[in-house]
Amino acid sequence: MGEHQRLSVGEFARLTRTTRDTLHHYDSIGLLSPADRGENKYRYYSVRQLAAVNVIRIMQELGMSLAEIKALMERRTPERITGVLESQIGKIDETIGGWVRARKLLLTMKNTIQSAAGTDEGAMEIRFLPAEAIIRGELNDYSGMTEYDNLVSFYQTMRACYPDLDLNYPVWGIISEERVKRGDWRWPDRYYFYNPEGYDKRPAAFYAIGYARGGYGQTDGLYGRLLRYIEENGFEVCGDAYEEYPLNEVSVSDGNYLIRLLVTVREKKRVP
Amino acid sequence: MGEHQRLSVGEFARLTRTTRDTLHHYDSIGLLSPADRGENKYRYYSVRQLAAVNVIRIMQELGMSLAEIKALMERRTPERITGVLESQIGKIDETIGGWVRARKLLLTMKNTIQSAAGTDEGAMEIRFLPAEAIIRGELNDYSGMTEYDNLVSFYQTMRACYPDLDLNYPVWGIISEERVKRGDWRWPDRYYFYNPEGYDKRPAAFYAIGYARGGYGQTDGLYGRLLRYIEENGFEVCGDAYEEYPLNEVSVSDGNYLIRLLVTVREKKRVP
DNA sequence: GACCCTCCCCTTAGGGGAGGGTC
DNA sequence: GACCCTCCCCTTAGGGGAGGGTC
Repeated sequence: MGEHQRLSVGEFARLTRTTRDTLHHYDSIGLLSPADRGENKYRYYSVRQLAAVNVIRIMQELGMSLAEIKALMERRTPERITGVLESQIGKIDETIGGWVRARKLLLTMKNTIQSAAGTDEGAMEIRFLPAEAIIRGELNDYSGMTEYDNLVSFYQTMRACYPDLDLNYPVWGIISEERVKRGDWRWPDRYYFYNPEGYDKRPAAFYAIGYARGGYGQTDGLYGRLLRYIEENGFEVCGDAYEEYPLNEVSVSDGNYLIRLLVTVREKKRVP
Repeated sequence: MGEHQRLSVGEFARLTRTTRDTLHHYDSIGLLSPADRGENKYRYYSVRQLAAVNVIRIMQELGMSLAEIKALMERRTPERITGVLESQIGKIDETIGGWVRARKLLLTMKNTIQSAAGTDEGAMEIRFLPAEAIIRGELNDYSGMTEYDNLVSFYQTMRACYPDLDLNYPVWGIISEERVKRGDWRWPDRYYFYNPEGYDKRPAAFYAIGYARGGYGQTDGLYGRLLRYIEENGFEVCGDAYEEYPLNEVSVSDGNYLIRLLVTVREKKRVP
């Protein structure tokens, strides 16, 4: 051994976990050229060049183009490099924050879909549910605005209030106690979505819960059935209704969604 | 108002924070086509399609190609979707871990460079330094192996022992107490690098610290000066020497690096 | 046989127009 | 004027060979 003080492209690629092609490319654009060339035109790298590859790849992962990295490396000074490192550390922090938010969203989506797994469509029940953090929109306005207009306006408001929430949570509707009692459940009074950072709550309470299959807004039969069930079991409506689509266009392609309806209830006082 | 229940490409692009071009592209490859087309061939999207864009973009950020996303969405079922979500959450965790490691590296690099800022080349000092976590290689073997061979072998060992440490820290050399005393400081006895996860330590001790400018291995004059300084100040060598290049090819382009030499010392017992 | 060279074409996810029609 | 259409060419960071030489 002892003789080869220089690394061939292949050896260098293995040590840096890149490929020959990548190193060729770096050479061809003048970003990182081998320390030496053999008489046979072979590329020979020095061990000290290993560090350079790491710098290149980190900068690249942080969104710098090879051209920018080249420009930086050609005019590098300790000051410029520490400046770039500092701003890149800031970018990493933002990146990590973004992934943490994305993780929360995926987890919420997964929990939502799984909460619907194995539900028996016809089944109804009355259950106590703990409070759950939600983000709620303003009261909808149906005087001259369609449901679409309201939904668009809800999205716009959310964009404005939570600029970081660039990833959207599935959005559902609240029907107020008063309109549930009136039998007027065509349109939601507000939109909402589950979000761990929400200030609002779906309150801790007893809920009558029922399921149905269908498209958006096709909840008519379900409301009737659930209200009868509430009545028959000696309960009464005492709060808002929450209309959710745990299986929606995200996970179902034929439009046959799963609707879940939660109505806030309490036990009727027995008249002796 | 009220009339436009459909969103044009422009409106839809704004709400989803994409561009017209992107939506055109999605349409042309059949990934996401507008819910409706006007007689004028204009694309009209429904509000419910907003969620689909988010799903696409998250999957995309997680490394799925548009073709894969299309294949998934065409055959989506709650089970397949939760499966993908679950594995993507796992991927996010890995991604975050990777960024946390990259952050540590950049911070170490920044601190290293800044530790050299404003050092007076000629200056020497004796200072107590606290212990610092390092990762140390095996003893080098110079019987038939060059320094290059040893460094390559060090890199390979590190790759094998710390597969997660795909980003490399700047590597420096330790010269053993015995060899410092013998005046034989041509080659390092071991390689090492600073790393918060290292099990080894550069021990808490008094260090004589000196600086010089030059290329790799050009430390001859510096050793001599620093040893004299130690002697003159009533100290003596009592441990290993650490040879570092806080300003190396990463931040300096002309090869005129900054060398820092740390020699473990203690006060000489005064003979009365 | 395993490795290296140069040269040339291909890919993904769009962006930039040109030329023309619509609100 | 602001917005929409289709069609066609361009880009970044390499990967895949072809045809030929070297360890």
